[in-house]
Amino acid sequence: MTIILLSIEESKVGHSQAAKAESRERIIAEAAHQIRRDGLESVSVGSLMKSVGLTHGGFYGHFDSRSALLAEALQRALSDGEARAKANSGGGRRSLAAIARSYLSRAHRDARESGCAIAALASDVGRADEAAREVMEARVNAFIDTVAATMGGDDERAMLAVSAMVGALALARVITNRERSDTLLRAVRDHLAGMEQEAAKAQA
Amino acid sequence: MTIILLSIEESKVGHSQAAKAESRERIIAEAAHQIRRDGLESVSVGSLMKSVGLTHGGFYGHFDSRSALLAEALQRALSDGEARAKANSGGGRRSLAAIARSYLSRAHRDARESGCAIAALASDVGRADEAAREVMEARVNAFIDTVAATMGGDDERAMLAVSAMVGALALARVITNRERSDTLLRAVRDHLAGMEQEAAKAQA
DNA sequence: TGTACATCAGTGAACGCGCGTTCACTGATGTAC
DNA sequence: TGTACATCAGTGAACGCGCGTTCACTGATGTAC
Repeated sequence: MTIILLSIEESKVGHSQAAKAESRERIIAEAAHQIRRDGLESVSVGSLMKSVGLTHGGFYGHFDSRSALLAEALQRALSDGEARAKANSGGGRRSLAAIARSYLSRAHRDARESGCAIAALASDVGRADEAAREVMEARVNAFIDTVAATMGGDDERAMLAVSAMVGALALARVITNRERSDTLLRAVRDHLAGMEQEAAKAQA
Repeated sequence: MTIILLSIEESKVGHSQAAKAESRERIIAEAAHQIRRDGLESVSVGSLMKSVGLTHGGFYGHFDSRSALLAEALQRALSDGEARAKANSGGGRRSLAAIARSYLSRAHRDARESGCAIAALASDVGRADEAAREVMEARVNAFIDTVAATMGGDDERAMLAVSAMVGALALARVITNRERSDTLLRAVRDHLAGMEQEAAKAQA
């Protein structure tokens, strides 16, 4: 499924093969943003193609159906979020405190469309078909593993931390009172940092 | 906004005033279930009225618009969940461990339509209009208060606990592997119980 | 290198469908006498 | 208590609209010579 984009810069806005690959890429990227901003069901073929600068008819040259695109967009949204997290870590393994600091930042709360798809779509995917749930499940497990690695492999403690981060981010987006929302983020951030220290003590 | 239902038992399936109040009640109750099962946007006027045993045209005798009904259904879904939690507590104040035991039960995970609307709809409401977010916000704050009361009024610790419970329930519904989902619920439940004991120690 | 042709990415009209909403109507309810 | 009439909860046809999808077409791209 890897798509190699050759010399996109050189491709004109026309009908070349490179342009097609680029179009497909932009459709998926745009859809991955839209589902995080407005939900899985918010994507319509017409408006999606328009926002990519194309007309609706061309959509079916790229995807079999709207729901096939949605499946790819969900995958993309999830790996976007993961890529973003990895970029924040600068490559090395981070502490839970560092993970929580960026995950539970105001910037992340206010950037649904480019942030973690788990928090943005957990409720939605919880009621989606099995295929969609499996896709997100894999990312949830990966997230738990990453967090567990910061706490000596304590999987169950990591489950608490991940649940708290996902829940707090989702709730922070519900709360209209900004101060209250900020407080929620900070409280969960601080308590997770404390928990990490306890885990370190318990191990020593 | 209180509706007094007089002698519903006596009302025939007809056109009486009592029957109208009963119809309205059933529409809201059914919508409150549907939004938790299938999301805020899943409710259509036609299918909703059909599932209540009426025809679509009658809907507008009860509500100004679909979105007005949705607003009431969200309120109802949220208070349903709260009422259910209160019923579980048997009236008295419960420990956090007891709250977590029922909130993070497999039964609750598997009963989206009658369970906590916060977990069922957090992602959805996070992207909804301000009115909807305010409605859920009030319930989130009430939940935090209830949990804080079990831990000597420690609001911030309660924020962690509530975030973890809401997140864990939403994630448990995403995870298709039942054992893994059960483990997640149990892990978060156990760690919250442990946290409560620490809070008690810290206070003593 | 230049020309002729096949390919195919993207266009836009058209489709059938389900949606939210309106409205003239029906007939049971409830009231006035 | 019984009758005549007004009310109004619920019906179902009809509406305009946006949706996902199809398809004949266009014209730039890429290839064969």
